[in-house]
Amino acid sequence: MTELPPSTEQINSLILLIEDDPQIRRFLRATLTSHGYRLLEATNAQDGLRQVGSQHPDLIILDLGLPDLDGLEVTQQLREWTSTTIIVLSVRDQEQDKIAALDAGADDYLTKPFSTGELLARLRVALRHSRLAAPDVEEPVFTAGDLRVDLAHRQVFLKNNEIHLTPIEYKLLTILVRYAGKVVTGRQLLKEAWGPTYTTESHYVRVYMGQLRRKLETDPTRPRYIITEPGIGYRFKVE
Amino acid sequence: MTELPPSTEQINSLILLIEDDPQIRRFLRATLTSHGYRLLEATNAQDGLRQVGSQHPDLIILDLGLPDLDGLEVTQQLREWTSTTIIVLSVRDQEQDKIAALDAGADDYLTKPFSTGELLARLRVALRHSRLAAPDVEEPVFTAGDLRVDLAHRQVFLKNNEIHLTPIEYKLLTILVRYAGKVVTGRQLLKEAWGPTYTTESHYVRVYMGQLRRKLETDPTRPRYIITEPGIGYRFKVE
DNA sequence: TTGAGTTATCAAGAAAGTGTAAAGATGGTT
DNA sequence: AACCATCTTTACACTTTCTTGATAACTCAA
Repeated sequence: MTELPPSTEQINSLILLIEDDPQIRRFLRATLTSHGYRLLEATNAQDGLRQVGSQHPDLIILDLGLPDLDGLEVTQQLREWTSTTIIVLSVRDQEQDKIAALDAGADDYLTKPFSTGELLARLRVALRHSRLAAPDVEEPVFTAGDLRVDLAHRQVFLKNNEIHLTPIEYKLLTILVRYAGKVVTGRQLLKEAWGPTYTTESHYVRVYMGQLRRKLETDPTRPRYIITEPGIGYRFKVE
Repeated sequence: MTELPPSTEQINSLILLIEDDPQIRRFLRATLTSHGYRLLEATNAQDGLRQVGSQHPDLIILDLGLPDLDGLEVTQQLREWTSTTIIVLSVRDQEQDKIAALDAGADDYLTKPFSTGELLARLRVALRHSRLAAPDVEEPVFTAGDLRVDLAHRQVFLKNNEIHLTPIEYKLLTILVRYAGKVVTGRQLLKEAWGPTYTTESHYVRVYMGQLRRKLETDPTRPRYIITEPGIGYRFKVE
């Protein structure tokens, strides 16, 4: 096998392996470390997600069949705040599974059993990309006034005090923040937070915007962050 | 997670297909164009390389088995000056071929016969990447005198002070601005802002033009921006 | 100058949209 | 089974926007 010599960026690349099968884990550990990669390991989705947030790996190898959470779900959750390369491993060779994973945000998909050489080659491709694409190692944290939204850790702070938000509250806030400064229609919020079948339940949005304001605004009747655009929707205000 | 806004870049993406087999070419032509991609075709490496230089496609689908030049060679030549995504198609399923192609600079590798759905999914992955890498596009902002209309943020400023407009007011202003310098008839304004069933209510337009002037003009009786063209309609004045 | 048709202004009532509290429903946990 | 957090649903008060009619001002041609 004519492998290329480990290049300098490979040597320093940090890879997170999320895989529950001890045998595959052992095998990949040997392969990857012997090729000069630094390795982190997680045996379940929960721990994997946590480590992505805390360790910031350069690349994620994700087994689709984890015990605690579906791999698709993991991919989607990651893609809400990071664009770190995800290579999916799976025993499923069905076209539908591949398409679903790739469209959920995965960057590559390999079917088990895979060839080691191909995995390493695809790893090199991915790392080549991420080096070109991301010279900035900026933390995905959104800040505005006293408010801080840490997308990686799913935490919201107001003057350094953590604010607890329910899943829907948080989801709505991240949507507003993603379009910061722009108006988001109630319809769009419903579609993104509840799904496309809820687009008529416009009162949901009002209830939750009220709750968000109660938690985030000093004076909910005179909001600084979440501005209503009557007849249109809501906007996260930026200076 | 719901998908991001229907990516206009996908619809308009230009793909160069370098493939000598007429049958596969015909098949891919049908598949790709029916999915909204714009397509260029080359039947040999020579022509393919030429077209990359002259047409600047967003993505290249490259058959490895071309008559005049080896696909590896093509990849290497391209990588000397461009980082345009290359997806390789090949009948060769050998690990060595894949590794060689990927290390030569290809971004993905599919073995014939490949599944259409997977190809399309991997296409979406590649285009997603190139979109992230692309620099931000300028947001559309209309300016005239002290007035600034920020279409992307749905905001209107007068000497840097934000002016609040109701939905209809804003709608009418954007119509006028869209036809800046040209006369827009009352009928047309009614049709665009209220809908085709209101085209007789010419009264509405007068009321709202008055409101707009009150908000935007320093002296509403001597308008600088919104000019009445008696007997015809209104015109947004440009110098 | 006069008068008919068009345009501008104003303000009140109607309609639509929004904010808020709180009760009921749901689902998971102990 | 009782608890808890969260989500859903309802009801009502409130705000903003839209519609409408009355009236004044203007334009242009006879």
